[in-house]
Amino acid sequence: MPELPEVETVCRQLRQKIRGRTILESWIYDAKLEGVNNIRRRNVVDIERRGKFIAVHLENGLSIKIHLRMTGRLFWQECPEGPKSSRWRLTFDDGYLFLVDPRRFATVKVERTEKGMKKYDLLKNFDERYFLRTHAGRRVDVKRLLMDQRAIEGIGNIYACEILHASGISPLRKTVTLSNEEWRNVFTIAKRILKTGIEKRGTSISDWRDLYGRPGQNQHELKAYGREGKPCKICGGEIHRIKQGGRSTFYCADCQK
DNA sequence: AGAACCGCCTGCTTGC
DNA sequence: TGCAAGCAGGCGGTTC
Repeated sequence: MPELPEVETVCRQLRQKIRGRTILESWIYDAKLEGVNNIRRRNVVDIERRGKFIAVHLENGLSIKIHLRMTGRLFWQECPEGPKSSRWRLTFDDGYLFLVDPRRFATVKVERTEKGMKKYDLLKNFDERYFLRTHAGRRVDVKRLLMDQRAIEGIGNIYACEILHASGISPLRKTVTLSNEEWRNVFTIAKRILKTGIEKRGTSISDWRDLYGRPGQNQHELKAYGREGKPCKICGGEIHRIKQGGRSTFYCADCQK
């Protein structure tokens, strides 16, 4: 599923491909996406990642905000015929941008371009002190807090598991039990893991592909997620799978305390 | 107020 | 073999 590294990957590719170009046509295949109007003949000023959102800034002070949710992908191709499960298509003078989404969870909205930047993104201007002041005292499982977009933007299930595994912290710990030092260690490790994810162009364990349909390479870096019953790559213990809030968590009970 | 739960969706896997 | 049930999960809305 697209998380921060996957969204960043596609944003960088989009910036290369459509910045400064004009949207010639917008075509909606899925009625759920109706309301994507007022973008025809508009020039693309820039592309920006905001958490897991892709913001395509237009010249008229509006932005297209895309959220890929679970199975959404953006594809560039020169052929006007979209792949299976195409939901939306933008036409440019040298090709087409498709939103492909089998599960139909992805959302597209046109709204006023946001000014300023939130301080919840670990790879932008993350405000550690604000985080510790606002969220560190909560009584929610630490893994669920890592995935709470109001606290930290961009982390989903896969990277939350990887970050906690590398940090040696049990996903079941309550947020309030972590010391500031432990939190700072989590931030440092999280930044490293997310940056690696971007360098590897994302994690393609199921159906993630980049703008040109190529799989990423970060799945080879995973040490916890999807490794139920296999030995922990840090201590040799066994990776367990549990449910937290309806989502699978993979962790090592021996070295994650 | 904060934490937990539910519904949205479809393709793939599992089980009889 | 074929069909149905089970499962996957981000997020907004609702409930506890």
